[in-house]
Amino acid sequence: MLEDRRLAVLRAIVEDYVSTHEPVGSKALVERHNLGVSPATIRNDMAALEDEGFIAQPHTSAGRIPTDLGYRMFVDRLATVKPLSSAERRAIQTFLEDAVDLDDVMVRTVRLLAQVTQQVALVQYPSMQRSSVRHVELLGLSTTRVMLVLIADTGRVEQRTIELGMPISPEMLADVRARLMGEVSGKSFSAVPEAIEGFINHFAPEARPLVASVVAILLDAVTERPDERIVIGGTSHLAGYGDAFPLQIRPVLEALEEQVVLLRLLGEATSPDTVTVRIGAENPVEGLAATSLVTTRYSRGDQAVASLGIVGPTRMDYPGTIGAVQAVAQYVSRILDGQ
Amino acid sequence: MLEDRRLAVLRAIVEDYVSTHEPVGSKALVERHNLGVSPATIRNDMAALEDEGFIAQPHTSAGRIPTDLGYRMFVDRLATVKPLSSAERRAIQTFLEDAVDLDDVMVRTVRLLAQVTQQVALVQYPSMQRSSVRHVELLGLSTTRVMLVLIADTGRVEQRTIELGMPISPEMLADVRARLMGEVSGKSFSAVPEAIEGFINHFAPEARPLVASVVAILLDAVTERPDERIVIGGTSHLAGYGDAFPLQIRPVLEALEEQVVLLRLLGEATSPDTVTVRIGAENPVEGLAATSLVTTRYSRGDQAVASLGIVGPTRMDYPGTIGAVQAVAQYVSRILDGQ
DNA sequence: ACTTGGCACTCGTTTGGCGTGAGTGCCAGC
DNA sequence: GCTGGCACTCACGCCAAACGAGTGCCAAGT
Repeated sequence: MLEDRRLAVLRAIVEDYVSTHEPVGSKALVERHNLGVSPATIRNDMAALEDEGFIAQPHTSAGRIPTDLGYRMFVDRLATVKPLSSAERRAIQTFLEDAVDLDDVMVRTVRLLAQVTQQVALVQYPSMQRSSVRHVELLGLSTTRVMLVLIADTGRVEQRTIELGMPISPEMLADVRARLMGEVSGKSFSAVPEAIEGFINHFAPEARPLVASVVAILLDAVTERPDERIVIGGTSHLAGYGDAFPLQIRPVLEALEEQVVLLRLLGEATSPDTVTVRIGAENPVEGLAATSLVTTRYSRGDQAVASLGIVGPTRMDYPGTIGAVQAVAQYVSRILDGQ
Repeated sequence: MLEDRRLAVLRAIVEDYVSTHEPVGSKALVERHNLGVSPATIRNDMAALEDEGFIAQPHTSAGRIPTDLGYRMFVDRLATVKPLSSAERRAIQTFLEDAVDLDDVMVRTVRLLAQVTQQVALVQYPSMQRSSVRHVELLGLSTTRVMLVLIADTGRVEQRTIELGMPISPEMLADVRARLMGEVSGKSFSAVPEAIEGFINHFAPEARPLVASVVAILLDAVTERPDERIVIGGTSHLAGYGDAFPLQIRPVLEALEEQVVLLRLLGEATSPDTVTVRIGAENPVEGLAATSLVTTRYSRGDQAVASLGIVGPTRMDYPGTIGAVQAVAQYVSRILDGQ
């Protein structure tokens, strides 16, 4: 089939370009892949592929390189996910199992992902919105200052200090703490605001200002910046793409420092079992126009809690990367379940 | 004085090179600084400075650039710390005051430092070793699993889950918690191991395995990886040093990913009121041989708790950077005191 | 209707030579 | 000890030529 061969040519171009980082010409193509036809034929196909926008030539007398659209086609129709070797899987599992707490899981995951994919890795902390309250603690720091500690079932901990402006007795503190615990324990974070509506009415009028402060901080903690943390790793992989690097690192590094931007990017990966691939300019962030994102969600139990993924140059090994991201997400989910 | 002028020349060379990033010649030097002598005289001085190892020429027909030794001399004897403008100081203060918790303080500090110095900023979390226990909490997650939460007076929180292997009653848990609290509350972390030595003997023999598990985890939390966290920011500043960049970013990014290495570097900054400057190859880490580190300690109360600083190319504005690092450390200390 | 070999053409890259100028080192004179 | 003068050195920029990888197109073959 004509169509079939054309796609085979596109696949060959993508694979060659990804491994050599150099524009690939018709002759090299027939030599490295047994396509069974002559360079001239390939040239015709290439011309057609170029017309359709899948490949382009950097200058007249050079070979072709895939366009964003070409990679898109490759990912959607030509690539088959490359699963990790069992040795790799084992290594991942044991490495993650040694984590002592949530922070440690996050740090280990990001390292792992960066190491396996040889790209910059991003891991989002489990969302507070989708998790529920495991424990609320109120600690008196002094007579007028209190610390609120909020522990989610994902293991995430939030803390806030509260300046009350007036003294509070230990008994009072214990009382507030106990009742608060009764109201919100086990509730999902998003349900907390509703749960503590009217909470202050249970207290004597003179105590209400105190309680109001506490409630305000609690609300702040559950709603204000619920997903804010992202761990990044493997940034050094940005530097070494070939000797000359068409990939400008500056804008990428800048984008990576914008937590808000990253959160939006990670947030857009939707279904938990699918890996989302965003290629080059498909990407809404300017600084990342020359990079691709491979992201997916991980879960705890049957709840998708947050996303993780990698960012790298558009010319990356998609099959391998997708496989790795998928596998890591799987293992993280498993580990979180166990905790 | 001959000696005096030579040093003035060195200072001028450093200043010019830092601002232009180009080798500076004798003629340009007399034009930009009013040294009151002719280029030929400067040339003699330069030759002498070169003999002494303070400056070097990249190639025969070029101007001079300072060597590491030259910068060293500049920093030690020629530079006067450039204090921040009062507007800057105010901005720092208000920005830090808005922090809601320790994590937030760290993140804000690192951003601030990166922004003010236009370099890569490093901030170490307050050391657990030097801080003391504000609170210990034991939460039953299930009948056989417990979470230990440890809160330091610096605001830092450590958490660990414990698989007991046998069920524990809520009363028992509360009892252990209360007694533990009695033993370690207010103690410095380094004193905790001693304080809970023999702790399990206060319990009935059949309860001891449970208590032993808890104690083991607590010991692990206070001793195991006490200073492990460092926040990094402003890495994008690495990219844009001039158009052509003699500074290889790859090794720097790699070094920045090695927490252990960074901790060693930050740890070596000694006294709290001094800013330590390590220039180029003085630096024990290979990847950072082309960079300088400007670090200092910050404190909480009168206790130095951790370090912060920046890393940038050897050709940096030392007076300004030193001033900024010093000021930020001061303000962080002040904020921590208030919490 | 495809495929193929041939061939002219394009254009980025490399190579080598040359001129320019910034900057130096040295020296003789003040 | 400072200064002006002078010869010398090289990195850099420029230009032209040679090179060659790769293309597009065409006419012939299957």
